[in-house]
This record gives sequence, structure tokens and C-alpha cells, in this order.
Amino acid sequence: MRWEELDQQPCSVARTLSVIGDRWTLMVLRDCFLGVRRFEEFERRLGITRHVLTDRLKKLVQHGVLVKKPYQDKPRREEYRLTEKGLELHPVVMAIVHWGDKHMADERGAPLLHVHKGCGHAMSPVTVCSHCGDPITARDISVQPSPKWLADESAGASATRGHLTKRNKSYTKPCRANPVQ
Amino acid sequence: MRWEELDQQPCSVARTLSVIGDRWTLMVLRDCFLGVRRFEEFERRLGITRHVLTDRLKKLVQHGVLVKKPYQDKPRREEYRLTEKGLELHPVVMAIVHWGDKHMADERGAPLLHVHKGCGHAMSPVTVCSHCGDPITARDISVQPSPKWLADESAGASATRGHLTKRNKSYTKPCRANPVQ
DNA sequence: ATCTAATAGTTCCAAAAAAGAACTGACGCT
DNA sequence: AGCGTCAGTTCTTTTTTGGAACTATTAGAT
Repeated sequence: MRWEELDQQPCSVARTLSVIGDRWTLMVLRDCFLGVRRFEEFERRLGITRHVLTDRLKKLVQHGVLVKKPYQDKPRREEYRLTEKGLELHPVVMAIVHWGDKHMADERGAPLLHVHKGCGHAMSPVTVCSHCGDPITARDISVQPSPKWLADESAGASATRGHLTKRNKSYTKPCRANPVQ
Repeated sequence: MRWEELDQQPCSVARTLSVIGDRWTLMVLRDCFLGVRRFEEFERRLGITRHVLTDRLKKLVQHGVLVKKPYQDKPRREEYRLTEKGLELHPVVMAIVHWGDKHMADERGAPLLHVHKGCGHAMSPVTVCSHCGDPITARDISVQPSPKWLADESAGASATRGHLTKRNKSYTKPCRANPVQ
């Protein structure tokens, strides 16, 4: 399957990755969350090639994750800022940082501290259940197809067909399988 | 900069992405969390080429995210399972799913529901502060270099040098900049 | 008036990675 | 003997990156 077909899939992971699931895109977003806004600063900090940076910024703008706004005229210069939609990727970035702090740090530990302005303490992100507020791990969650999708499926939905190869016939249903462990 | 140099950087995002920041790797992990364990099932579900799948599984095993264990002899067959380290990527995957459910879903909404076994309700992941337990957004967090890293830096640490190009001189310090917004 | 610097790109070529399909090898079943 | 399963490997073509140089617009210095 080609990468551009990913967003066709009935899976929120696949669809999200069609926007941010790229080698460089998440590094660009990391810098956005650290306040970087300008082309050359992204380039300097990341060591990304200008060609690829141009492409990734353009895609993020197309998807509404960043907006390009002028910060001066004569000569016209533009910078890139996170939109609300972009800011909502913060949990993704925080989860990635936290895993890296725990599993990829050297003897010096985490390079950066995250301070919660509300309570004033260095914090790490904890994922909790939106219903009961308890912390969750992979083993606490079971997955089931949404009723709406099941209804559509039994009604013979075919909207998501058409991109299937001979080998691959499983994409008309939401991606599911047996639970973890 | 080349991609393989990413894990050299003093940034937990970069280091984590050196393991999972690949087009296909996160899709493989999604399937792992859905209970997929076998080579051909990954291939069938993802439409990934066998060559790339072999490579990604090997890398995930090298990084200790998956383990390969035999499930039969004669002929020997092996399957891939998440380790504890791998299971701890769950918050990353959940954050990605949640963003996709909110921003990339079509009129049918989220394809899958996540049920918290503890309380029995469909849930979405909420990121809270490990210290005070309040939900956080990007604007609630400020970032600062860790004291340990600052100490090392002023002591003239040079362990992370050596991969820098002429253009790119900023990697001896933890990646930081101005706060968001 | 010319030279240099800054910013945000574009263009070009070579190298690396991915897509797509066929092939391998160990075995089990009929 | 022939077919099927599984977990890969090999091969060729296409796409994407890396790396470096070039462009356009303006400000300020010589």
C-alpha cells in the first residue's frame, strides 16, 4: 500500500499518521511546541534539508495543523504557528517525550523538564480514563468496533472500498483483532 | 542530518522517533496493540511490503519493543509480542487515536471504541499532571532544561558533539526555545 | 553604485528507501 | 508428487532524501 492511501483507512491511527507519521514531521512539531516559527530556525535546529522542510511545512498547513502568517512586509516574511488543531497534538508529543525520558535517556536523565504552570511542579504526563479518571495502561483497555460502524457495515457500506489490492481485503471493516495479551 | 543520527540528540522526542518515528513502525505497533503477532497477519492487514515489514520488526526487536518467540517447532515459527517497554508505548498510540477520532473522522465518527475494563465505560485518553492530577494542554506547560544537563554543560560536556555539520551547531544543548504562544 | 547579509524558498543530481512481484526452504496434508 | 502455510529473501523499478548550489527581495554598509 502506498502511504497516500493511509488516510482512506477506517482507522484513526492510520489517518493521524497520514498527517504526522513522517520521519521529519514530528520533529518539526516538537520544535513548534518549543516556540520555533521560522523556516531557517527549523532548518538550523533540525538539520533537515530545505526541500523536505518546505514540503512538510506545506503539508502541515494544508492539514490545518500550522498556519502561515506574515510577520513583516518588505520583504514579505512568513512564519508558521500551531493552530488549535495543532496544539491538540500536545498529548502525542508529551507521550513520546515521556517514553523517551524513561527508555532512551542516558545517565544524565531527561534533557528537559516540563513544569505545570498550574501547580508549579515538574511533571510527567499521565494518561487517565475520561470517564472515571483512573490511570490506564494497555492492559486496562479493550477495543470494540463502534456501533455506528457496525450498522453501516451490515447495511453494506462500500465507501471505503476501491483502494484494495488482491492481497489485502481487510480494510472495509474497522481495524480490530484480539485484545492485547 | 541523517535519520540514524537522531538518537544521538539530547532530545527525548528525537530518541523516541529513532525507534518508532517511521512511516510503518507505528502502524505495526497499532496492530500489536490489537493483538496481531504473526508476520503474515501484519502483512495482510497493513498492505506493507514483506521487505519493509521484516526490517521494521527486526528493528523493534533490537530496541526491545517486541520480542520474537517461537510458538511451534517443525517447522519453527516465531511470533512477535510487545514487551513491557513496548506496552508503555500505549499512551502514544492512544493519543494518536484520540486526535484522529477528533480531527480525521468522517461522518461515522471513530471506528473503534476503547472500553476501560476498570469502570466499564467507553473512554478517551486524558493527559493529566503527574503531580496535581489536573488535565493539561500545551499552554499549561513550560519547558526548562534539566539542572543535571545544565551542570554537565557548564562543565564542558562534549559527549554529544561530533555529528554536527557546519550549518548545525545547536545540538550540544538540550533542545529548547521560547515557550508556546 | 556595489557589496554583503538575512530570509524563505527552488533547482539539480546522486544516494537511499520503498513498492511490487517472484522466489526459497522447511514442513504438513492428501 | 503436488499443494498449502509461514517467514522470510531476492530482484527490479519508482519514489523520496540528502546535499549543495542558486534565486528573489530588501536593508544596511563601503
